[in-house]
Amino acid sequence: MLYHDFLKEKLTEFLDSEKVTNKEKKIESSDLFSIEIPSNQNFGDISTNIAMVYCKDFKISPQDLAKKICKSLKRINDIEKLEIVAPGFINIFFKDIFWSNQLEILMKNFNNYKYSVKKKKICIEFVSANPTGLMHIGHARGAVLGDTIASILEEVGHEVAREYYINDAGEQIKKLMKTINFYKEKDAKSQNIIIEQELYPGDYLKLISKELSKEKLDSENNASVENQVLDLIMRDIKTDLQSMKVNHHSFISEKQISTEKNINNLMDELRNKNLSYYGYQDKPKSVSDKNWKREKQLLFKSKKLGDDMDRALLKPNGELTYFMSDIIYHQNKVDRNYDLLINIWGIDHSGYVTRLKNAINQLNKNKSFSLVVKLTSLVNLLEGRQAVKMSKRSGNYVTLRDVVEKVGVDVLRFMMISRNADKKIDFDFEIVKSKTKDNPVFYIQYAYARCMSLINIFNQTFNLNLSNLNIDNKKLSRLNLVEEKILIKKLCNFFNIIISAANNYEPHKLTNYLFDLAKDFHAYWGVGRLEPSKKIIIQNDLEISKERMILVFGISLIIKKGMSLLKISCPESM
RNA sequence: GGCCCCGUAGCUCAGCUGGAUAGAGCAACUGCCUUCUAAGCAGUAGGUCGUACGUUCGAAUCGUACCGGGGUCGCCA
Repeated sequence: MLYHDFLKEKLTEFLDSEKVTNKEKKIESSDLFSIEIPSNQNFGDISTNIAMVYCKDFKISPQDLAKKICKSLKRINDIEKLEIVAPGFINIFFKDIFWSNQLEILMKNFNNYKYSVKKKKICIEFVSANPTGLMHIGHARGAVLGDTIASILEEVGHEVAREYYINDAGEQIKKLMKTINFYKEKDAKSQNIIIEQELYPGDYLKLISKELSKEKLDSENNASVENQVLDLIMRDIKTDLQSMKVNHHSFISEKQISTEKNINNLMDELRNKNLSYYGYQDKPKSVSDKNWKREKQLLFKSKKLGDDMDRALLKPNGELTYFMSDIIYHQNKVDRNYDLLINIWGIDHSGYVTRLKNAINQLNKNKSFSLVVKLTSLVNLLEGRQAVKMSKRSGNYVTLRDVVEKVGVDVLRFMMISRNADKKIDFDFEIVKSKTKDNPVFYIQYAYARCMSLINIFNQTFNLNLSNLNIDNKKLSRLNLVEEKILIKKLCNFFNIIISAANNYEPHKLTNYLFDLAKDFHAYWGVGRLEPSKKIIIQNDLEISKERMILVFGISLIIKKGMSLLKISCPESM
């Protein structure tokens, strides 16, 4: 077992055995205490706060509990030294052989490691860009984040469905068709362009209108023209998603899901649960203009659930609001019996979260599921620290395909997830294209390429094939350098990082880990330059070279595995 | 004005499910290319963790208030 699972088991055993003797106290989850590699080496190889966490349950001081625990841990052979430090930390020092064994264990179990995670059925909805134009860099953030979260959740064993909700109904589609029709007629009569406020700007829709097939236009069947337009735009969106290696399992159409039956069912449910009524909305605080009219419409009783006001379900003319159709969609997801629904939304939808959660929770009080909304902050495009100029008014913004073409998918993906979703990203073309340490993608890829280079040199020097060596039966005993121990610990921590990234829906934990690992590896490489005895490949010492190469091989495996979860390439040489 | 997010080194950020002396990268300064890829390594310097109270054995982390920055606030999505 790897150290974390091993110690967790031992410590939980201790707690369980004490539970029998201390009947009055029931000890619950074993996830409350930490098992971590401290940054300060004086605090041991591994440190735990278990005594401080459980001392109250045992009704003794943390130090006394720590003594009891240490007594039980002493039976473990590989432990060299145990220290109790105020106010109650237990610091564990292992013999060197323990870490060598850990590396062996890691290598043997690498491809079939079992995450101790309770399997869930999860639906993650992301991108869901409106089919009214091409995607931009903001969409890319949600796309890559959602895609990567999904991959990580799958990695730890969950069942994940990736969905795209197509908003192919409502006002913006009317506006879209108005724009298309404008270009159509304009072409026919070859009139001068009159910029209308009610149209989508930009050249893109002009091009789409030209692509429309003659037959359908001639038929003058509005519905079929609309479908054709939507198909053309979705085709482009899907192409862009593919260029980023973003995959969805299903595309759910708002039009198709908002059937009369679904609408009526929902309205019945809302009425039966006393969640809706026909009434008048309060005048919104931000509204100052004269166009505001008091009109009767179907409202959701969200005010009593902590919202500012009751929210509209139907427009006064009876059409669905976006809120209503979103409830229908989310109810549909709930009815498909997911344990967890994840939505990736842009930060501009933040005000909408409470509303939707209220509605869905009220409608499904008897069901156990959770809805998590992850909001992504803005992405600023920079060119050498200067903001890239974008004109929203003209519709001529930097499209996602421009960005992919300019920097490539690897860098784009990495940058989009390398920091917490709630932080803004400065996406600087100059940095992102650089091939230096400024650019973390290259730094990690370079580490991998160095590993590969070492493997080649090793094979040539000793006329062997590292990948054919019987690593499973190799006993490691000479990996005693500080740098080697640091690397082994880091490698053994890989699966914990994945679990943490999965539980928190935070892929940046993985990108940070990979960067740190690359850094530690480059440092390891560097010591060989200062002291020839610390080189990885020693010409006249096959045994130590082999052991060090097994470590290098392990590093390369972890980097490759991590990068493949992120869908970022690892070139063999650079 | 209401609600949401952010405030950690000069800059960009980790750390936030409470733990020990708060960490990286960039920028600055100093070393290392007869080399296992210098696309790299080693070192120096840099901090009232926005402010103030509170909870606790212990707070960057939790709570409250305030300050500063951003987002959002019809029936758009």
